[in-house]
Amino acid sequence: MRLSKRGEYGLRAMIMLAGTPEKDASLPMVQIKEISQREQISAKFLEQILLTLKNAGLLHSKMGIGGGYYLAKPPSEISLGQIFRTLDGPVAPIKCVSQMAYEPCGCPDEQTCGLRMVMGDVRNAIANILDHTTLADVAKRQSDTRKKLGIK
Amino acid sequence: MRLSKRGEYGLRAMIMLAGTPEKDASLPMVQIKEISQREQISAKFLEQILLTLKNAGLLHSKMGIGGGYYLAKPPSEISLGQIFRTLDGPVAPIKCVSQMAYEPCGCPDEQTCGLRMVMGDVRNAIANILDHTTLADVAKRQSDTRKKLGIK
DNA sequence: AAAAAGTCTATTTATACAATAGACTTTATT
DNA sequence: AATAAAGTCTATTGTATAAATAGACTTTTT
Repeated sequence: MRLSKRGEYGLRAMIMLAGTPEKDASLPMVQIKEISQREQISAKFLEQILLTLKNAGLLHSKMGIGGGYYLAKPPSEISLGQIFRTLDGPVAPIKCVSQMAYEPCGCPDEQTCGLRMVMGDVRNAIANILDHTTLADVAKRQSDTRKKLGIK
Repeated sequence: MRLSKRGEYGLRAMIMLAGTPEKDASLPMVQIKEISQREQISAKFLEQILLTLKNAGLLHSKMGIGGGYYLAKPPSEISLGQIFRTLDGPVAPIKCVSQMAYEPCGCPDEQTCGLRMVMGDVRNAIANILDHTTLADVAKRQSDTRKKLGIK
């Protein structure tokens, strides 16, 4: 049940953006280069990922000097599910239980297929977490943990 | 978060084995050929999968005429998690949250990594379902559904 | 001895993931 | 106007994994 590198890097970048405080009442803009260095990711690969996220409407960007990326919406309105699906596709382990991209699988009878029932549960469990966790939730959880540990 | 074909076929086969009633007080033995036909799976591919499951101690087999495969333990003692891990590897979406196969991922600080926290939740949600669902549970659910629908 | 089953390992093919490359566009600054 | 610093876009390559196929071998029953 692996998360791809694209998904991992994209989620990391978005989480980082959500945790970047606004400077001087301006937008919290971050460059590809900065993210790739902080997270140890190939800049070229990240570029593609952020572009995809931009085209999906989750990021905005500004070209030219002083430009960079910033969240298209407040962190509380961007769920991890949106990011995940944009980069990794459907959450469902098997197509016949996908809500966003249903396709029949090969079983003789979907209604009574035991595998389908269980995988439906798995899909729902994953989707519940990813769709109900926003970037704001993650940022808060991180800072709460830091506080609790007395770090930084 | 896809389930591989190996995983899918293996799970289907095991579920089928769990639903096969014993005939004449003998072991409920089923041949590769029969499973592959009923489930529309390449016999050669299934062969590998069942062998893997056998080597993992989940299936037993008998060679020669009248032979075939049968569950190594009662259906109530085989969880879907065991089958899944045997065929598809760790449940965790990211290595650093795997209980069975931990490996550090690249984040600067694991303790405060937001992605890791969420993926830990996802791992637990999936593992809870797969590890607490046995083949007997699946068989029961299937037959209950059939009964409710008045099928067969 | 023959037939019907599983065993084992190697090889091939297909697909998807990960990464790299390079030419192009926009914007700010000088 | 020129230059530099950013993002844009698409194509290509490399690599790993998944999926499938192949074939020679072993065991068991009749």
